[in-house]
Amino acid sequence: MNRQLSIQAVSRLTGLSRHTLRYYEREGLMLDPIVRASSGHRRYSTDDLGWLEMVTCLRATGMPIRHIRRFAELCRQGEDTVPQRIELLESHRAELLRHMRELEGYLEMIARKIDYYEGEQRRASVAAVPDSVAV
Amino acid sequence: MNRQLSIQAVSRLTGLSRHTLRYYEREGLMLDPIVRASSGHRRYSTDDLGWLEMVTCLRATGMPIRHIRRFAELCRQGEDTVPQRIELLESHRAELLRHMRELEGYLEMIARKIDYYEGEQRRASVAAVPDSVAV
DNA sequence: TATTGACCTCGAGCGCGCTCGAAGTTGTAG
DNA sequence: CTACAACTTCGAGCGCGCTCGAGGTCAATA
Repeated sequence: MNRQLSIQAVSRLTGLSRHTLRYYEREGLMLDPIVRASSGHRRYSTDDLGWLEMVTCLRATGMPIRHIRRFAELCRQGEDTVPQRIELLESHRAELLRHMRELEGYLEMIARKIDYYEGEQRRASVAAVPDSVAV
Repeated sequence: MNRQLSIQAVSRLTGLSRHTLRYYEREGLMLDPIVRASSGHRRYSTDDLGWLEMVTCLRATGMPIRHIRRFAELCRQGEDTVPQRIELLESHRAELLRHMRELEGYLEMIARKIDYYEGEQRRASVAAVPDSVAV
C-alpha cells in the first residue's frame, strides 16, 4: 500500500520539523487525521505528502494558519465547495501579487542605497590618496 | 527650521502607528533620539522621515528589528563603516532576491491549482445538465 | 529480560513585532 | 480656572507560529 512514511521520513522530505508536522495536524490543516500504525505512530501517505506541499506553499506565501484550516475544511466538504476554494485561492493570489510588486519597489530602493554607498566609498578612497601618489 | 512634525503627523505620513514610532525609537532604530519640544513632545525632522522610509523598506522586506538596529549603529559611527553598510545591504538584497524567486515558484503553483479547480467546475456543470437540455 | 530508539500526547514556553492602557504633563481655548 | 486634546513614560499583554520537553508506549535487538 501507500501509507508507509514515518513522521521522520516526512520531516526529511518536506523540511518541516516533526514538531511542526504534529502541530499542523492538531490545528486541522491536514485533509484528514493522519492514519496510525497499530503502535499509534503516524503513517503518512503520498497524498498526505502532496497536501503538505500545498500547505507549505500557502504558508510560505504568507497565508495564516486559520485560512489554511478553512481551505482544508472546504476540501473535506466535497465538490460543492469548489467555487469557494477558487475564491479563496484567487484572493490569496491577488494579495500575493500585490506583495510581490511591493517587494520589487523596495528592492529598487535598496539597490539605489547600495549604489549611493558605493559612490561614497569611491569618493572617500580618491580623497585619501595624496596628490604626489595620485599623479 | 526643519524640526516640526508631531508624532501624529509622522504617523499619518508613514502609515506607522504612534505606538510603533515610539517603539522604533526605544529599540534604537532611529539614527538619533528624536528631538523634543520644550513640552517633551517629539519633533520629527524631514531627515527622520526619510530614515523612517528606509526602516519601513527594510522591515517590509523582512529584515528583523535587530539588523536594522545594527544598520543604524553603523550609520551613526560615521563614514568608516560604509563598507560594512554595503555588506549588510548586499546580503539583505541577496536574501530578498532568493525570497522573490521562491514566491514566483509558489505563485505558479497556486495558479495551477486554480486552473485545476476551474476545470473541475466546468466538468461538474456539464455533468449536471441533463442530455435533453444540453442537446 | 533489558536496553534502545523512535514515536506518542499534552501543556507550557518562546521570540518576534508590535499594541495597549494607566497615570501624569503640557498647552490652548472657552 | 477649567476642560480638553495631544502628548509623555513605563511596563504589561497579545497574536502568531512554532518549539520544547516530560513522561509514557511500543517493537526490535543484544
